[in-house]
Amino acid sequence: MDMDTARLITGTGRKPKGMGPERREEILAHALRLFSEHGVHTVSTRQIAGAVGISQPSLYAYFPTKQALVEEVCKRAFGALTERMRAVIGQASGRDLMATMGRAYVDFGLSQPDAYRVAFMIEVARPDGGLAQDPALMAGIEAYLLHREAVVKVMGGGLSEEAIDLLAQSQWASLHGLVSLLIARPTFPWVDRERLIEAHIDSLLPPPTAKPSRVSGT
Amino acid sequence: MDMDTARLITGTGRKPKGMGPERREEILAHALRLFSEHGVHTVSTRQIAGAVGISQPSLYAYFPTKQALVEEVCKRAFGALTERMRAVIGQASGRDLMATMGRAYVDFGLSQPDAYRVAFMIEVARPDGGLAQDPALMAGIEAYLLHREAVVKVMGGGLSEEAIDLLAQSQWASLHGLVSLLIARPTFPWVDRERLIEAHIDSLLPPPTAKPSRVSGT
Amino acid sequence: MDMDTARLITGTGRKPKGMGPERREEILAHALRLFSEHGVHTVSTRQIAGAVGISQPSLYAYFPTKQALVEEVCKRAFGALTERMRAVIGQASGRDLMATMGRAYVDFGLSQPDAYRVAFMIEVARPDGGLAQDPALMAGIEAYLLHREAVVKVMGGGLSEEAIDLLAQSQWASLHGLVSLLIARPTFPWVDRERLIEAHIDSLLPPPTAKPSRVSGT
Amino acid sequence: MDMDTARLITGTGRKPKGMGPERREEILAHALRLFSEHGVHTVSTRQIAGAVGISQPSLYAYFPTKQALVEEVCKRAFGALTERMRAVIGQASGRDLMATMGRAYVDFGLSQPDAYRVAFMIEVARPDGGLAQDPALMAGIEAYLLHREAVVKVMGGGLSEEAIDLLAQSQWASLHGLVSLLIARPTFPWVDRERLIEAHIDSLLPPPTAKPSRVSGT
DNA sequence: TATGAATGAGTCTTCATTCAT
DNA sequence: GATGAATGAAGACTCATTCAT
Repeated sequence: MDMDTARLITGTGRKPKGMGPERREEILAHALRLFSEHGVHTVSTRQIAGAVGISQPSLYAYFPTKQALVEEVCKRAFGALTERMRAVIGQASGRDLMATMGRAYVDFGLSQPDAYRVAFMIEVARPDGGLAQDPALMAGIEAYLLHREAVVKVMGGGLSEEAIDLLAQSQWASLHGLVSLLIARPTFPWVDRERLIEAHIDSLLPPPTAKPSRVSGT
Repeated sequence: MDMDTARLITGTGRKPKGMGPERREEILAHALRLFSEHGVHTVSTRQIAGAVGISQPSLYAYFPTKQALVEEVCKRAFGALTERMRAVIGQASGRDLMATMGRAYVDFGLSQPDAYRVAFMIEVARPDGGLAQDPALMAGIEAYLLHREAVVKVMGGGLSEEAIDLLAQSQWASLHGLVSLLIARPTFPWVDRERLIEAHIDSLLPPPTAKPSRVSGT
Repeated sequence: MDMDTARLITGTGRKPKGMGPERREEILAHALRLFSEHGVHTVSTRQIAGAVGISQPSLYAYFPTKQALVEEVCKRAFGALTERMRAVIGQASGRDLMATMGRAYVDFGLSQPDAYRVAFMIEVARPDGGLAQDPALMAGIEAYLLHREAVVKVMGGGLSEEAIDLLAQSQWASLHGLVSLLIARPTFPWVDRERLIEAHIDSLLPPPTAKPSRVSGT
Repeated sequence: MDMDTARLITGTGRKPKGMGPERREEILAHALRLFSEHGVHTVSTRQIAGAVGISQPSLYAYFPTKQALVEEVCKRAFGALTERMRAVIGQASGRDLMATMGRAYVDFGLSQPDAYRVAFMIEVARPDGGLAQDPALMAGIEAYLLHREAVVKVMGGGLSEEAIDLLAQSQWASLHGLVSLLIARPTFPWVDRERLIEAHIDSLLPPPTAKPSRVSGT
């Protein structure tokens, strides 16, 4: 009795829906959700397979390893953030651009905590026992460069390359701090979230140097 | 070969060294290091015991549970931070106090990345599969309150309770963002670390220029 | 030597034999035997798996927990007893019914000492450190009710509900005492087992001599 | 620094009370209680030591092994039963003696369920993997012989040796059944316990052959 | 004598992964 | 391409026991 015959007899029903690439996407989506809900370490391949509705070994048709799946999820998450940033970078200019970018960043993190958590806050595998060369942030340099670009647009040409990086990194860190804490410690007695975000974004740029009204200074 | 013979040969003897409280401290130190290097989930009690040089069950003479060990490590880490902050809060005033506090915070995080990581960045147990109610940040409220106190001292009495919290939380988030990113992604192409920190701390408070209040500025 | 090579040499292959439900039954059978031979507490899942010829984790494909396995074994044991009793309750009447039932009970216990031991004599889990609320006897109430039914048939309608229970419980206890002692202490210098059983069952009902009241009989 | 000096300095307080034999008794008493409350397998030497107020290793000064402790506890329990039976065997004669003995047996079991459980119902160690040559029941033959003696007294000389054993063993089994079930399954919907015991004991002997009422016969 | 400290062997259970079909 | 079944390795934790003091 050959394999196909056996299958016909036993009637082991396959899951006909969305094989191939769609199935892969489905897996990634469920994994993203589960990872950020319960943490990468807590979620087992069995759970992922169960959520997708396939068998555990079937995962291995799409990803050679759990680690590979995790990394792909991270890359996707970063991709989503980059996309969001790219979408807004042309929508404003001057100080407004900074506010817009900051808002986009925060909104992304809070509206997709799953993705953000996976991208920035997750303990990734550390193969050799040291700190990891985390593929996620490495891929995230692209997102950083977008942010840096926005800084250039906002600050005009008067800054050195290093000054630009300095500002961009400081701002990035500031934004990340807010988003990560809001996500990670939702039970902390935060002030009104909306006001906090607004104030935080406002503080990203120093107030316009010249007193714009009334008495002018330099 | 009976057991005694085997013991003589392999030399599996008791380890009389450092009993009692010192042993406990030793365990905590190794656990702190391992947790921050590899993550709480990845480090097993076996590994901790191995690092300390004792057997796995011996851990349980000092901590009833891995979770208890983790929590103690967290408490210590937070305690160290609070101590550091308390130490500096009286050493400066005005804007300098803010810089001093910020510097203390960042220094703590960078000089004790293990502790910081454990205290702020670690995935703690999630009881119901939801977000964790972790003892760490809850205990960390004490540290926050110290920071808030500093804000009050710096800003004087002109701010409402809410405004104080707003500023304090935004600053805290900003500091956390910098420290956590520097710790978590050391391989990112950061600008000069010292300048970045300085600039970041400087940006915590708006520049002292003109008092914008009362007299309106746009 | 890599893993594959090692596997070829040691021959650690899969064990395709008897999958699915048969495997489950096989596990139950071995567990029943081992539990009754050595006691539930003494038998480890490793031992059960070893007896069945599968790996320890494979057990968990069939039973989520050792406790679940124990409970299934108990349920089966009780089910077998109930079945046996139900089979004979219609086969006799009058005093004969009592003897038949008693005989069925004793035969069950002695011919399936494993099951009987598991059902009646085993220390089950004690949730609060107190006496156990074990699922076994609770499920065994069904068997008791069958016995009670037989008592009703035998004694006719002249007894109050309470008198019926009184008699049924006393008889049940008596039967249990014999079976459990014969099983538990086989090395005791018992008299001829067959005669003992017969006499014991005979003693369950008072001799039919004269009906002490009303109409005198033989 | 010698040992005694060290002890004086560290002040490791010994427990001065009842050393030697009293201490041994204390251990046995606590063990009996714990074993019957939680089961032999569930109670650890640590728990016993803790209950007694001594250190775990100190147990090994009195009993070479947990098993030895268990066996001693069993022997004591049987001793207590034998004592009780011996105490009542001279207090009655004829049918009353049987009732008195039965009552003593049941009372012993119910008033000292700890001892009874340990003596009769406990899973003892089965060293070779088979059914145990349980030291408890073996020691309990003495108690059986007392019961047998009572049967002789009650039934007069008209019975063969074998008939005596037959009756004695059947009765013993009957009593054991009641006691063990009452102890083991206290939550079963038993009828009034007192009536049940009385009826059960009454049924141990066949009713006096002659109709006792009204017309006397001998 | 008694103990604090320690331990090897064992408990149940879960995991990522692989095999044969 | 998919799966049911299985597994080695590891997880946290407990136990009876022993050693040096």
